Amino acid sequence: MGQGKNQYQIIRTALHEQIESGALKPGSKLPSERLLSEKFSTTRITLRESLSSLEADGLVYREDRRGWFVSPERVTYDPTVNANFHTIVTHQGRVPGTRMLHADLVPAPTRVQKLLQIPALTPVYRLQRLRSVDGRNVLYVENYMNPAYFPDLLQHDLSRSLSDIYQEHYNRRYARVSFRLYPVGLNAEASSHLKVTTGSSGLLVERTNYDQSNLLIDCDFEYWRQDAVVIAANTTINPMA
Amino acid sequence: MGQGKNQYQIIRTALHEQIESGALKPGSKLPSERLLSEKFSTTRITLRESLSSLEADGLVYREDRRGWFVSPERVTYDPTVNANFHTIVTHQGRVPGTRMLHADLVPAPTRVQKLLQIPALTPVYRLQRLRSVDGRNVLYVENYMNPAYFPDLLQHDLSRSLSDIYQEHYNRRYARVSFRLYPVGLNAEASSHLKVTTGSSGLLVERTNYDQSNLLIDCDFEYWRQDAVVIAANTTINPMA
DNA sequence: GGCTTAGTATGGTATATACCAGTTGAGAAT
DNA sequence: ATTCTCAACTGGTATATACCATACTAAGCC
Repeated sequence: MGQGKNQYQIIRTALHEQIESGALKPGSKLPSERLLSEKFSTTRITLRESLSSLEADGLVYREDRRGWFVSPERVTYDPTVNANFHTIVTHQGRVPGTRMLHADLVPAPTRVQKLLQIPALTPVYRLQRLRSVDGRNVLYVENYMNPAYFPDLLQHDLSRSLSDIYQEHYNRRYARVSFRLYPVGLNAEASSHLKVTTGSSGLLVERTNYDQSNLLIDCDFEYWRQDAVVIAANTTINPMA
Repeated sequence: MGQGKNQYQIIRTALHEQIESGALKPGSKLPSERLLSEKFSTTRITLRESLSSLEADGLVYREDRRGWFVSPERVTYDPTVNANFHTIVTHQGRVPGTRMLHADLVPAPTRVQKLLQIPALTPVYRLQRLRSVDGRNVLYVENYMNPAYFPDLLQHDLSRSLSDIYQEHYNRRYARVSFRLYPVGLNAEASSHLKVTTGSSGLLVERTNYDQSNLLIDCDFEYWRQDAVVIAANTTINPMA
């Protein structure tokens, strides 16, 4: 079957080798689609097929109307480890960044209502944040907290680590987590923040978190750039529920 | 930004609604690309963009040269639960199937060598299996076992559950697992078995498994149809390593 | 310096068309 | 009834071309 028969696969392989060999360095920009298609004696459409294929494997990524780039190494993310984004990224020798976009109190969206097991239209705190690695936006997060457990949350300095605020002001810490992973096409909100084309593929990690008393305290939706992360975990095997 | 401005997004939305409303039932075949593009007064290329977008969200899937279909509900898969494929799928009211493709002894591929922490070219047992839900192939698995822990493995009836064989003949059971998740374009091997186009997106779950004595006994590579599964887990939060 | 503005380059979207390569089903041959 | 053959149909790949929307740049202005 198909390694090198079709033209777009031949081009794909050629670009792949350029990346592997290090001729194209992580983070560097590829030549323009028009120039590349000319070099490979093909059309932009076919060339874009090759690029999309590489994109699906996370080897290259694009920024809307800016160009194609070679993907940097992935960050490893373990949802079961009690460490914040900053700590995890720093430990991997990378430079993390966080930008608070918005914090408010809103009626719980349907999905949040279900996850937090609260009545319809219950107000919940919502935090929207954008996180980066080495200056590249890789993660858009929406956090929803049950205000019953976090009175006056918005009064605190939300630019700090959430888990620190939980610990200091409410004496709560994450003790158990339940998460689900969906490969998705990124929605308009996430893709605009991550500067990718609407609908380009990403990874949605949906978490519900419990504190030391097994109370369901919050949930979040993490929209990752598909090529920026590898989800990993290391746990004991459990008997079936 | 982009919900309904571009034509391919309008078409996407229209098809999406047809699926949501139940006019197009899970598993049913969509009209041909040519017919659909005519109905929406557009070209096949644009229509295929809409379909690819829906495919990225796992709402539709395609079978190579057979057509496009509405995706059935996803199966939930928890890598931390000690239950075999058959049990998990049955518990969700679905009908599982397994086909043994090949079983042999091969020199460990580089990745396997690394994961199992064995010297280069150590022979390992390899099992290739294809698994289905409700008659649809959703998972291609390659299993690699360290023969030091499973002498004469191939002598046993490998159509049975692996964990049963482990337990019965070797007194070993899974106690701990480490796994990593990669969204990937499916390789030629996996895609031909899953009847998808080479390079179409899938989910690779790479597991390394330890027994009750904490011995690294095997690893496997699970190539899932991207739209067929949702990875979920439920664990305690661990301190950072 | 800092701001505005127009031009250019880039990727994003779209049309029209053609041929290739498996799948399928109907009909012929047995 | 069973098998074989072949034509029709499906999605897969490819060419050629055009225009749109945004990002960037360099020139002009204050």
